Amino acid sequence: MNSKADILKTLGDQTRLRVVHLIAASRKSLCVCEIVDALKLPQYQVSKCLVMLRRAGLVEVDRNGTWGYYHPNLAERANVALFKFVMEYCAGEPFDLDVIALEKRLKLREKDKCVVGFVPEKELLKLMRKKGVDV
Amino acid sequence: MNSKADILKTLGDQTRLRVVHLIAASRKSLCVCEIVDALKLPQYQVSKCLVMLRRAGLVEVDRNGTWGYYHPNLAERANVALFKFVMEYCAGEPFDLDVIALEKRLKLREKDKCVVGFVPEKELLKLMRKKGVDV
DNA sequence: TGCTTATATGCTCATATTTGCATATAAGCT
DNA sequence: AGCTTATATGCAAATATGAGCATATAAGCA
Repeated sequence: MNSKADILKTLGDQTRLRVVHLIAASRKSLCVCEIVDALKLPQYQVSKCLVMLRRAGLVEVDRNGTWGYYHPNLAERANVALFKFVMEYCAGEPFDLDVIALEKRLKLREKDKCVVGFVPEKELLKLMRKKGVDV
Repeated sequence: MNSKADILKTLGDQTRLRVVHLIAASRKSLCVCEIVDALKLPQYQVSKCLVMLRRAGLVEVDRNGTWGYYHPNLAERANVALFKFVMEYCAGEPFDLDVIALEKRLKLREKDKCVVGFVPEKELLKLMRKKGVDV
């Protein structure tokens, strides 16, 4: 079982806090590659964060083939207050910039599903134009 | 400066979380020995926790001779939400038991000031009777 | 001055955590 | 079957942390 202190410890790391905040802030389940692109972090770092967040009971994953969609675990009742707090406490930089980057990246979705993998920032604009999405 | 993640990391330890919760839950500034007695922890552990909590900007101390009285640092605006969350999140054991033990211990105060030092649990009841405090 | 008491701190060891890289897994596609 | 892609994981080195104990500081008081 995870003690409250252990859960807070899981939040007590810049990378994990950014990931958890992004997942909490987004109203959608997020694909790993979307998180990677929004946070501009190495894929393995995000993946490891997600494992820890899952073990801490903070997020859950829906798997769809090799793709994984992460969302807050609100079945755990105590998490409701926790995510509310995280959202409030993490207002401001750099967390809000992450959300902005995510929103941009989410425009590449089709039928609200992620259809591209890792997209380096340089190519993001190109891809968006190609898709006819407003930048 | 303390990042939000660093502050959460400071909370991410059972001992520190108990200390911070006790200070947040109490409506008074707490003397170190009162915290030690309520939590039944070694004095050096509590002292070290308090240093860390102070460095994290979570608590402040008023010193009165050798005695130190700790209280939440609410001057830091973000802490208001944080303490509110901690109180809500830490409802239940063992945190509420700590508060009960503290309330008992606070009955030894005179004019709302701590007047005794470390009191091992066995002697607490004896002292209370001697003082004519209702147990 | 010297004793007691409240609190803080230095030190050491065991253990945990972080970071980065390379690689594994496993699904979809040709 | 073989290639590509999305995601996860194992490992090793560097670093950080927590527990415990002894001791320091510094104030009040005999």
